[in-house]
Formats: sequence, structure tokens, C-alpha cells
Amino acid sequence: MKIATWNVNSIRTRLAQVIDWLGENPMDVLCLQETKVPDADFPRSPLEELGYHVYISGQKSYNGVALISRQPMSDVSVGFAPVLGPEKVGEFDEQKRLITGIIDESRIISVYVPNGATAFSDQYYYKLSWLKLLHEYLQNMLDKHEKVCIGGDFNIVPDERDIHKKVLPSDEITGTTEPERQALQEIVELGLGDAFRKFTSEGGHYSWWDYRHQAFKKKRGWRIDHFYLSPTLYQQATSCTIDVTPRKLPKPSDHAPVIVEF
DNA sequence: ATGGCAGTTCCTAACTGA
Repeated sequence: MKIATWNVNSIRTRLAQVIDWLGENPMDVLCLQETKVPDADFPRSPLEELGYHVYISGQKSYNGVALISRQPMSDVSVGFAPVLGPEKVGEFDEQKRLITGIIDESRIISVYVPNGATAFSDQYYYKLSWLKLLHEYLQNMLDKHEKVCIGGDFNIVPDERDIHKKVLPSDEITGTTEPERQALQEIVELGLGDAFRKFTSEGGHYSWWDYRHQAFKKKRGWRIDHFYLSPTLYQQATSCTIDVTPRKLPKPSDHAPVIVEF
């Protein structure tokens, strides 16, 4: 089974690139983030005409996630509330950042973790709180012995190999701070494995490059788009790669797709 | 170092992004 994750930075702007990419790289499931469109306006028919099933959770301007699946998915749900209950989740489902469904007995999750703006800002603490809910959400699924594959834009650089420059804790760069890495580590310690790191241990592999300063050309990127797999799927994984080809196109997303196979 | 982004919106200027 081949699953990809891609933060497309607006599905309407990137639709032709997504269709072309799927033509070259057929996937069982494509997890999308930053679709930036309300559900009623999502361009579902062009994808359905390619033979995919489309599951979406979007909003105007910001955020938005989707699952594009070759086979129909079962038990599709959006946000934390269907798993954690509305009382615990409160306002945290207002931003559309999470969608899940089951295919071939595996639970696939497309996630868009909050950016966090400036380190230690209100948005930064929102990100940490959101990650705590994600931890509980995944724990719930793993407790039910589900096979879990979560892919998406985590907006966290796991370690020093995953960013082009030397970063000191005192730099306080959002995405690299200790509390964020700790929050991600606690998620990993639920029993999930970073699929990319099963196959590649050296640094210098990135999934996001700033649009400014010719960052892509200068190879100044961050690896912030990840797949985490529960033990059985991690064991069964045969590859995990980043496809930088779409990042070279005119008007690209600032993120490249990541592909896992198991 | 002159300036070196992109997407969205009831603010074509202000915001978010990471």
C-alpha cells in the first residue's frame, strides 16, 4: 500500500499539479493539508474522475485537510471530538486540521499541526495544547489495537539532522524548540515510528523550503512533513521517500510530498 | 545589499505561514 502526504498550500491553486503528480505517482491514499477551501467549494470532481474517493474537512482561507483514496474508506471522521468527545475538545475542532478513515484494516490520518507563529506566543501555546490532544487521540486508537498510519505537516523539526542550519535552543525558532520536540517525542513514545528514519539516518533531507531567499535552490530546508506508523505497519514498511520534483515546478507549494509504502 | 514570497479575503493591506 502506497500512502503520500502533501501540504499543497491551497488545493485550488495546486489542483493541476496534484492531478499530474497522481498520474505519475498513483497512490492508494493521498493525505492533503492546507487545502484552504470550504467543503462546498472543494474541487472534488476532477479527483473523482481519476477514480479517487474524496474525504474533506476544510474552512475558508486557512488550514483544511483531505484524504484522497483509491478505494472507499470506512469510519471516516473529522477533528478530535468523534474520538475524545466534545467536552474535552472544546474549541480545538474549530480549525480544520484532522481527518481519518480506515482502509484495508489500517487507520489513515491526515494531520495539519498548528504552525505556532513566534516561539512562546499565544499561537505557540495553542500548538502545544493541540499536540496534547493529538497525543490523547492517538492513544485512544492504539489502545483499541488499531493499525495507525498518521501523515502530515507536523510543523516540528525532530532533530538537528532535519534542518539546514545549526540551531541553538536560545535561537527560539518555532518548530525547533524543546517543548515542541518533547510533545512530538511523547507522541512517538506511544509506540509509533518515524517511517523516514527507518530507511535514512543521515541529515540533509527536507520536505519544506521557504519561498523566500531561493531557499530551495540553496538547499535550505526543514523536514517537517512526517509519517508515523504503529509497530506492525512500521515493521511492514518497505520505503519512505520525499519527492522534491514538484517543488521545482513554477508556482509550487512550499512543501514536497512524502511517500510511504508498506 | 538594491532586494531577494505566496496564498487568502467583505480590510488590494493585513493576516498567516514555519
